[in-house]
Amino acid sequence: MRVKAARTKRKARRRARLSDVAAKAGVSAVTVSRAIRKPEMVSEDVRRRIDAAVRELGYVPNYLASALASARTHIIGVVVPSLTNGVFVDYLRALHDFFLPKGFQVLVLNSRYSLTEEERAIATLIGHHAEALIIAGIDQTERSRTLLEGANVPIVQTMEIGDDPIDINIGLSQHDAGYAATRYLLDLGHRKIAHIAARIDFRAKRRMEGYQQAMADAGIDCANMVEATTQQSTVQRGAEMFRAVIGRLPDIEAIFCCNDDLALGALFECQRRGIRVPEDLSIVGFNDLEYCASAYPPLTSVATPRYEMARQAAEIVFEIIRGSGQRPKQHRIDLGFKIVARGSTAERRRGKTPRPAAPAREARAGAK
Amino acid sequence: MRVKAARTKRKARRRARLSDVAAKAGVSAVTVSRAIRKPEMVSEDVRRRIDAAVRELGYVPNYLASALASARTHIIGVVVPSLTNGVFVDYLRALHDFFLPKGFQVLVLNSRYSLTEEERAIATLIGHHAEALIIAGIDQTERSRTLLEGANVPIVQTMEIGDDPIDINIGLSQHDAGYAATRYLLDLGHRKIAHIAARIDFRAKRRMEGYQQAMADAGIDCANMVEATTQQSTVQRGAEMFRAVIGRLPDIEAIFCCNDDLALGALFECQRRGIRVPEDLSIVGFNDLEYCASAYPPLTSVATPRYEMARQAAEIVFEIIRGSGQRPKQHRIDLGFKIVARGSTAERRRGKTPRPAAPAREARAGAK
DNA sequence: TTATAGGATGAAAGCGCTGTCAATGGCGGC
DNA sequence: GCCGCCATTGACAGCGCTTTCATCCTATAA
Repeated sequence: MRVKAARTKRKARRRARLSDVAAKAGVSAVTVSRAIRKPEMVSEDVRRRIDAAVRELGYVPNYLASALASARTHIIGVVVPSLTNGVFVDYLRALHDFFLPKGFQVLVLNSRYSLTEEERAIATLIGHHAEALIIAGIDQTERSRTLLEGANVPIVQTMEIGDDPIDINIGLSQHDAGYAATRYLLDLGHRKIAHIAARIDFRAKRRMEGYQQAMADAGIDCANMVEATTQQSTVQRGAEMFRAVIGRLPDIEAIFCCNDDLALGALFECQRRGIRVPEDLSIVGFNDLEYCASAYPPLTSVATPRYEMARQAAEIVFEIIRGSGQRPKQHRIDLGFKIVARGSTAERRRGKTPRPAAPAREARAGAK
Repeated sequence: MRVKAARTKRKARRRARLSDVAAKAGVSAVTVSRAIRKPEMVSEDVRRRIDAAVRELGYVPNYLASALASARTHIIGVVVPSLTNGVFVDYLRALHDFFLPKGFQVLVLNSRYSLTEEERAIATLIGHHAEALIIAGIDQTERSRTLLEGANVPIVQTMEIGDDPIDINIGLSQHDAGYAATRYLLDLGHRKIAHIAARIDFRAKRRMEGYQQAMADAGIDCANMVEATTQQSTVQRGAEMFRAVIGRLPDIEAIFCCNDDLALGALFECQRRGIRVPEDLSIVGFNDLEYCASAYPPLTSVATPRYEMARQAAEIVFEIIRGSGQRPKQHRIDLGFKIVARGSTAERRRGKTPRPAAPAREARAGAK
């Protein structure tokens, strides 16, 4: 009996709303609304009474009603293919750093590398009336594009630059980055350069194409030097794939990994097998995640401007939303990349003695 | 001129709404609403016409209006302190895996290990009328607790179990896990066991207290064996902190790291300095992230049931929301933890020859 | 044929808030 | 002493959808 009564009571306890606060403070609902949003428009005395009532009732504004009435959601919609991937950590951090202090919520949806889920995520965000959409990648389905074009809010495609942006596009050429990483190994004198790639998405694929192009340009047939899988990319998988490669091609001199996790797995596997890095084998990762610099030996990788990319996207979007600026003239921004040479790569041993790693070098792709 | 016209047009193009679709399909708005939500209630013919109109107009339902009118948001609010931390990857995956197929959106907010930001996140989620809140940790501010209690939706606190849950609590004893990890090293014969901890939050602190307790119980004074910082936890920091420890205490025999990233950093630093793991030093991490098994040597760690924890939280919450079940009798579920012994730990060397690693062992804390 | 059930559709009333405009009252200036 | 201005406050409509209840129509039974 008591339980039932308690539950009934619980159920009955309706959430306080604006009019409840107004009644308690002895003012009208509009005044409460103003006191909350623009306190300076309300007299000292009334404000105090309203504050007290709010606290007493535990009032939390109904965001839905507010957004519906004002046609402002203060939501920035973000779609990323993964939360696991260290890449998006910096990316999301930049967005949060920028938007939260400005009173915007960043609504992040994970498409898990699936175009269907991406479509769903986009529809969800549009349904929530996000004031801008920031999306990783340039490869959306037709339906996604249609939705985005009809959304009537600024859209930014990031991570990669393409020829046919929906609205604004800011990123880098994944193909060129893959090419440059491979070229870097070729320049060190290596010829037998393997490539491993997991979670083959569009970007990874284009990095791989860059690799293939570089190899072809160097006159090397790399057909059987590539190991790829659509499975999730993990350190463990890096080790596995490296085992597969080394089993097939015991004499490879270098390996370009599609991302740092794979590179780390490959490095561990080398340690396990007594393969010396970089003396016996050079390893290059991709993204330059935090741990690359700390590994032993430190991993050479391709640094991508993840934070900066998201920050610029945020800035552009914010200007448009604020309505102050016109849409930027430049709808396509190439932020380039940088090869960070570290101890995991070295020149090909020609004599007996290992050579030190090559000095740091940069490759920066300019905007078109 | 053309530009201006285009912009005006763009601005003027209002988003299609229910009544637009209705007009185009020659039915009433209610019918369209039904056709979208419960297609079986609408005749074949009408449904087809509506579908066509929806597609033609690129109609996306206004989620805000829908949620306001129906008092159902289909949002599950989630607060985690970090997206960087590998721990929450599995945790969030479990929540997505469970809720997305059921038509719920998982709204994740990051409190960045700040109680103030957590408060804000909670208020935001309540304002969005999330139908349930799942929060990492049991250490909320007074205001947060008040807000949560007033929200009138199921609340789950996770990751750690405490004595005074707000509603439902599902996790493990961080203190006991820290104790067990240390005890494990003690049982291997080690006495000089250091502890490093970064990003000292409540849970890390309680793991540390477990360590201190275990050391005290073993009659060892560990006052100067602890290295802690509130800075972010990274692999790099693990290396740094390990340097600090080894500089101060060159003769330590083992180290218990507050998480796997630090352990990995410590491992790399050992490799760099030629300290053999586990012959010269045993290393224990915490969480058993994916890469632990692949490292060289593989890292001993404390496995925490992150996925399972979130899954159970989701299940309980879902039952309550659906209204089918009563609230569960058991509001406090202890899922325990497991020590996963791997190659990075070994018995203390008593003679000259290193001994192999200890066999795997488990410690499972039962629910109270 | 008429009564009746049930499926399909529509009309009206909000959900809780904000934008807009009107009303009120106190104050200084002429 | 009267006017007009500004600072406060309130009334009302409506954001786009769903819920509820009423209506209409067809098919079936009596």
